[in-house]
Amino acid sequence: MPSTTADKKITKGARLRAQLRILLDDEIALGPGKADLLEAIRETGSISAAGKKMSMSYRRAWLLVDAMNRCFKSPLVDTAKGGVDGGGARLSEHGATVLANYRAMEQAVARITDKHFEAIKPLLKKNPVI
Amino acid sequence: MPSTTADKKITKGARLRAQLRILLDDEIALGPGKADLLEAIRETGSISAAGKKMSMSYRRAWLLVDAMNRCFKSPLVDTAKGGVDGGGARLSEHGATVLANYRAMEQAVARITDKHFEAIKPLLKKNPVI
DNA sequence: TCGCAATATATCCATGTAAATATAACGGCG
DNA sequence: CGCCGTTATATTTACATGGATATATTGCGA
Repeated sequence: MPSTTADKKITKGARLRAQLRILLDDEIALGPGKADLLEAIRETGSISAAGKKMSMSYRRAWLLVDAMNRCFKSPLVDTAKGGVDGGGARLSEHGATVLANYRAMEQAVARITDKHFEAIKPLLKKNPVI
Repeated sequence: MPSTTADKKITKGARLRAQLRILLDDEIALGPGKADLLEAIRETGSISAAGKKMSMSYRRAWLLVDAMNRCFKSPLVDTAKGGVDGGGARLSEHGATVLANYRAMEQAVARITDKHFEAIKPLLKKNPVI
């Protein structure tokens, strides 16, 4: 998929990004990308479709799921292979709980940072960056 | 500096990491590493010494300073070349203000996430990870 | 029993990031 | 002037991350 404008992340203006990661030893148990993937799995019903939706390779999507499942007490994603439709993946009850907690924390953080960022934003350059 | 135990970031147990980044267009104006670098510059009086202290290359430290200075209304770091001691770098008044705001925001976020993490931690596996 | 679609897993390879290295330029002072 | 240590900048090299690719496995239904 070629494109004239580099399709990286052409976002403009001043903004704040808060990233929350839950770590277990040296492994990222849950972070922004994994949380989005959990939602995509809930919506699509499979790791491969969720990966496509997020335009990542199946390999990568599977590795993320594997890491999550290994880090938490019980799997966040239940998988099945074979069967009429080849199998699939579902967000487990435990996974839904973890995801909800993570999203709630994100929102609480956003409320705080939004206020603080109002004070910082005027210190940034307005127009020309590069 | 060889080492038997890979000197990556051997931290253990369950914990939460909150990273706050101030973005201007596609550039990171300020983030965790840049904030630490600002403090190291304040303490050491030079980019090169600050880089050493944080065990990063001078090139990398300089690039970070350059990005910060380009993103904010006025430079966070004032530099001087030449002179008796070759020059140096100082945290500007504007830089001190920005850094203080960033640290305050970090602390406010930490207070929030600490509470939320107490609810999430028991959902994680305790002992065996790998 | 075969085919399908998805999980599960290994191997190879491209690419971007940062380190390593090199070199100017600068400006006080002895 | 010539020496320092630092800023400033370009160029090359090493490496880790993830993509591409391939293959085995599973289980239901036609």
